[in-house]
Amino acid sequence: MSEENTFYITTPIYYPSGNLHIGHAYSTVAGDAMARYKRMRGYDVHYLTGTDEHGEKIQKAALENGQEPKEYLDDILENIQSLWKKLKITNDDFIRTTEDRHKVIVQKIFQRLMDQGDIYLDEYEGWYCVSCESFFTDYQLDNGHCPDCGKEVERVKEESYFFKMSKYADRLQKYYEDHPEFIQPESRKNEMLNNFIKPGLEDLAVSRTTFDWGIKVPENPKHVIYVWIDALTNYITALGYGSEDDTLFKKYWPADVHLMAKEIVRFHTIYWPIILMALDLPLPKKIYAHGWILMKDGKMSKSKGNVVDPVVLIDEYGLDAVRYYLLREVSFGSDGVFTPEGFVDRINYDLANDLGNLLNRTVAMISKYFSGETPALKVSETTEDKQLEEFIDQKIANYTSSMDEMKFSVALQSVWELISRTNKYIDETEPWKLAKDETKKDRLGNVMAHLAESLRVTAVLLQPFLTEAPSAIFYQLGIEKEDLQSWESIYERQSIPAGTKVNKDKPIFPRLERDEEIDKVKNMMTSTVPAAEEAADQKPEVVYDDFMKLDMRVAEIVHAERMKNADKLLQLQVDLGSEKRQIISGIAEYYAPEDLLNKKVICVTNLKPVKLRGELSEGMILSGEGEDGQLSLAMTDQHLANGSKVE
RNA sequence: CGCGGGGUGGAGCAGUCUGGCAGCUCGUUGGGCUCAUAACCCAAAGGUCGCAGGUUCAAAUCCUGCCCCCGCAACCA
Repeated sequence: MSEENTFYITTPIYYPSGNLHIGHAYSTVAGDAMARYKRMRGYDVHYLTGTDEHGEKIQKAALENGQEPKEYLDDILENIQSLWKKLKITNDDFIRTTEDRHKVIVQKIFQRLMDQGDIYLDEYEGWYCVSCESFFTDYQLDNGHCPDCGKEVERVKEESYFFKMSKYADRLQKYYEDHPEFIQPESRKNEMLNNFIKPGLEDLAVSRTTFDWGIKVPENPKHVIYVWIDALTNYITALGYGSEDDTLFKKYWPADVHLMAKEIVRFHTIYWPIILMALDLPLPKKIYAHGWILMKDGKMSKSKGNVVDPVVLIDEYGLDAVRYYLLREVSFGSDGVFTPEGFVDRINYDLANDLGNLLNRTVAMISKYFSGETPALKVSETTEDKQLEEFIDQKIANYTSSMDEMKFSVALQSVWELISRTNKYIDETEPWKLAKDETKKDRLGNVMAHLAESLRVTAVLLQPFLTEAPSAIFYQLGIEKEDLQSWESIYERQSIPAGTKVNKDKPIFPRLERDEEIDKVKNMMTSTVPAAEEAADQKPEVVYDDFMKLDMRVAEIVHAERMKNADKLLQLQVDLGSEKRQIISGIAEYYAPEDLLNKKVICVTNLKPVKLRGELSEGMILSGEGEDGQLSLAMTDQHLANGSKVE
């Protein structure tokens, strides 16, 4: 059982079948902010991240690169590690599922679950289509035929190990009820209950024989342990669970938070707790699912040219800007949209105008009026002082409760309320007027002291989020002693010694030229589809004979209607001159049936017919995709007769 | 009746769990200030909180029904 003041937080282990994007950075930065916050509060923190390195996709990706999986992984791992370094992630450990410390224990766990009867060997029985190399359930079949190609399917058995999920379903549901905080945000809990647990959990296939890049089942090495038991267990193997030295495990388990994006909550709130129950281990205290960083026109996708690479962003605008934006702009738990405008505006308004400028003007005044020596602070000399002091205390309290609930954007909002209140304090006290009256020198000094103090508290509160600005603020304020940068110190108002020398320096966040920078970010987003990627999208050269195998003809659409239960499909009858045919086409989102009547389109007529949603499609209509993702049919002039050959 | 998320001043969002003056950032308009990065501060305009019922002394918030948008799933020959 974990000790009182420990805090164990994890990110998912990422799947390195390609480079990571801003979504991964988001999870990991959020975890980092929490880890830093808890450390600041005096917790003994263990922050874990890592990579999930087995599976068919990795094997294939390596093969395509002409590499061994391990070789391939080492290359990608370097990128990932350097991204975390770049983001100044303070993880205490990094686990790779290909490490011995993990593999050995996973096998042990698997064996134990088998020994105690939770895992059993059985045959997965299903319908198999040889030409599609796919399995189907009864439900998926189309009148006893393959739903993809329409051919006969065979009854095939494949050996697999299964985990008895159903055995633990009741206990799991009870656990949810007894621990209402277990799944955050709560809407996810209902989703899990309604969709998976209440309808009944099916036993989970936990091994595969179709690929071999993975951890072998100890007794039966033709089976590879599938992702569930391999990946999820990283949270305990990284702590040395089941190994000779399990002191970390004893110290930190159960985890305080497993942090992740919303698409993998299911595995963490159903499979993982059940595995733990079977191992007779305590469950993590909280599963926190955050939302996605989306792009203006939906999900990130390279073809849309809306991918934003965190590295490029950091190189251009600095780490603090990126970390701040990620955790401030989006309400943690909901999806958020990345926009170049939002990004640039956040930097300007919050970081440059409010915070950076406050520091700059404060240091400038202390330099000008007191030769750079911060005067002593007298508590509550005037109403303004008292209000500011109280405001600081209040914002510290708001910040604390928000952070404890991982409401990062709300916590940051509290900090900015303090910054804003401090800017207002300058207006209220009008130091430039005090400076003109020598008899008010003392009063002016106290105002300066309050400004410095407010900034000092701000810097402390920002430490979990920003990696450079807090130390820059301390430096400019001349605060060197660590105990003036600590959490405890922010409750004390007279901590900056009189005469502390400020260091006037450049603005910590220079203001950006809005339009110019917005364009720059936009360009970054489109230019991240490099030529190599474009080329990868090109198909290999074909010879003339291959091309001539296609029979393409002009077809007139003589009838069109929407298909039932299919959002994207239109059912078309086309006239090919000599015959009429039915074609099913996925263009319902772009064309209304009535718009297509009597249009002449180009149709591939010798494509093998298939059934789509139960209807036969005998051909394919050519279309192209525009930059906006809109589909356009290739149409011809009316003077080509139906059935004319197209070459 | 496949699953889920959402609809709150011009834009983007918080607030909904636990009912109590409708809030934040940006934009707009007007004013103030000169310590500061053309920054900062104040004020004003602007909302029937998607629609319709219901519960309540009181509803953005709870209940019922409906409309619309967006993901996922199914599906793009």
